[in-house]
Amino acid sequence: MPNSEWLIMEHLWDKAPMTVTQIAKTMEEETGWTKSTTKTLIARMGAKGYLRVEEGDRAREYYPAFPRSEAVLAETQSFLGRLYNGSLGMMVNTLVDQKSLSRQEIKELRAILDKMGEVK
Amino acid sequence: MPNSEWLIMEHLWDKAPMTVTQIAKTMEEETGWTKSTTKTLIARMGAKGYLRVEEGDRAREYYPAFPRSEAVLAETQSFLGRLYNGSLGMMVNTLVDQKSLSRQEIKELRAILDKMGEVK
DNA sequence: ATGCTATGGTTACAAATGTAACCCGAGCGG
DNA sequence: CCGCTCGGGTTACATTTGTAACCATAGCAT
Repeated sequence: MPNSEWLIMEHLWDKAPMTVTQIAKTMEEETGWTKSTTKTLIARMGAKGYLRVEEGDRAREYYPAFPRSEAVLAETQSFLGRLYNGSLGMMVNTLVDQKSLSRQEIKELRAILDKMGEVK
Repeated sequence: MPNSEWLIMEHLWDKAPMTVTQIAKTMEEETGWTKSTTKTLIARMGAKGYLRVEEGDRAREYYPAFPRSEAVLAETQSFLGRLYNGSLGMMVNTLVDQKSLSRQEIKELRAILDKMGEVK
């Protein structure tokens, strides 16, 4: 999903339903896009099936057509596939080697895995 | 970096120096691209400064202008920023919640972190 | 009633990306 | 010598993405 569309999805996931005007206003503040730009993107996203629409009284209400978790998973898997041969381990390894993980982050990871372990 | 260019970089990182013909042959097998396509991409990549060129006897020899590790790190950080607010922890958490990590992979991660801990 | 604003629709246009043809010169294989 | 392949350059064209203007309608506010 292109970045511009992702930005809109984020807001929908957060506070759907939203009308065009609401989205446009938000996007204008966040990115400086004009209403036109936002409307174009919404149209494209609709065509791609990213959105569910409901005819509201005053204006249409837009909802994401799928949950964020699903989109995030797909993007993540495609990313891991492309750069790390699909392996999260390889990714973490790389980051560790590059020392681009803070001690803090490493602790965090360990905690996540430990929590995992408990549930088993 | 666009995907098509990334594919070429992967080969250069693996076995540079390579000539156009070598790259083209490899790409043709791997993706079905014609020589033209590969040459176009090489030209673009050259313009973007992705490549270092040496005038060989017979043909130019191409090298990546930066190491894979560097490119991977940049792409990874941009990806993490976009989807996970920059947090690897959040990413792993998500994958765990989605149960899209095998027991095997979790073990692997733990091992990586443990190895880390040793070195400190 | 009348203009302003929100809605929705259509069209535009540049840059990036994917994919490729065409052209020319040089050297290799016969 | 002569065609074929290789290397290198230039041009082309569709699709996707980023960004936006233009147009028409319907209701709200004065």
